[in-house]
Amino acid sequence: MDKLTNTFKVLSDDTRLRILMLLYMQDLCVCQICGILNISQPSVSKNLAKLRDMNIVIDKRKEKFIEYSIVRDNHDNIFLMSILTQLQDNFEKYPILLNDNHKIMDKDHFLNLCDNKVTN
Amino acid sequence: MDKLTNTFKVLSDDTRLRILMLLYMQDLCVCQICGILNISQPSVSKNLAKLRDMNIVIDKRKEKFIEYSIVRDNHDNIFLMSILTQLQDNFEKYPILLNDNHKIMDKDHFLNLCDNKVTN
DNA sequence: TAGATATATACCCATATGGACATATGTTGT
DNA sequence: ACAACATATGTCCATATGGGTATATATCTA
Repeated sequence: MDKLTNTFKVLSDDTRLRILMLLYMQDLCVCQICGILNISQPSVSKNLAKLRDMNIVIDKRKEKFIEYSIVRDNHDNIFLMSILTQLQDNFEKYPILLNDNHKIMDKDHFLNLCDNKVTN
Repeated sequence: MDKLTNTFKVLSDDTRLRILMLLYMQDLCVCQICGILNISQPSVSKNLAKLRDMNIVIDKRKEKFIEYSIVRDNHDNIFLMSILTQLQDNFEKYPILLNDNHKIMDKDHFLNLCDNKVTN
C-alpha cells in the first residue's frame, strides 16, 4: 500500500503537483520550470530529485540543460498518470494549473535567464 | 488549488485511506473501525475528526455509538469520490484494502468490545 | 583558461504530522 | 447514582517535510 500512499504524497504538495502537470504536458528543463512557475531553482531541483528517486521522472542532459520528462511506461505510475489525466481534463477547475499551462508558451524565454531569482 | 492538494494529503496517510475506504463501503461506528483495522481508538477518532473538519465525513449518534458516513453529495468531494471509486474497482491491487473490506463482515463482533486494545 | 550559466546538493530551520498515553465527556444499563 | 462502555481531545514526542542560503559540479563561451 506504500506505493499508493506515496503516489498521493507526491501530489499533495503544490510545487510538485505543478511541476508534474507541466511535465505531463511536455518535457522541460529545470530553468524553464523555474521560470514558468516562478519558483527558486533549488526548490525545483529538489522536488525533481524526489520525483526522480521515485522513478516518476527521468533526466537527460541536452547540452547545457537537463531536460526532465515523465516516465509514462512504468507500471507503478499508472494510477498517478490517470490522476494527471483527470486534472488535465479539468483544467478549468484549477486556475493555477491552467495558468501554468498557458505559460508553457513562454518556455523559451526562460532559457539562458536562469539566475535563480524569484520575482514578486 | 489548496482544495486539490488537501484531497491528496487526506489520502496520503495509510490510516486515513483505510478508514475512508471502509466508510466508502458502508457507514460504521468508531469501535467497528478500530476493530476492523486494529488501530487504537484515539488514532481512529482523531483521523475521523480531521475528516469531519474537512466535511468529508459526518457523524451521527446512534444510541451508544457514533456512526460516521461519507458526505457524497458535497461538490468539493467529487474528485475524492472518484479516486475512491477507482480504488474500489482495483481492490485486487491493494491487498490491505481488500482484506479490510473482507473484515467488514465481522463488523458486529467489534460492538461492545471497544476496549481500545490493539492486538499484535 | 576564465567567467558565466545550469543544475545539484548540503545544511539549517520552522512547521506539520501522526501516534501513544492519559483523561474528559457522554451514554447505557442496573 | 454508579459502573461500564463509547468517543473525543489534550499533551507530549519523534519524525518528516519543504524552503532558503550557500556552495559544489558540470557545461559552455569568449
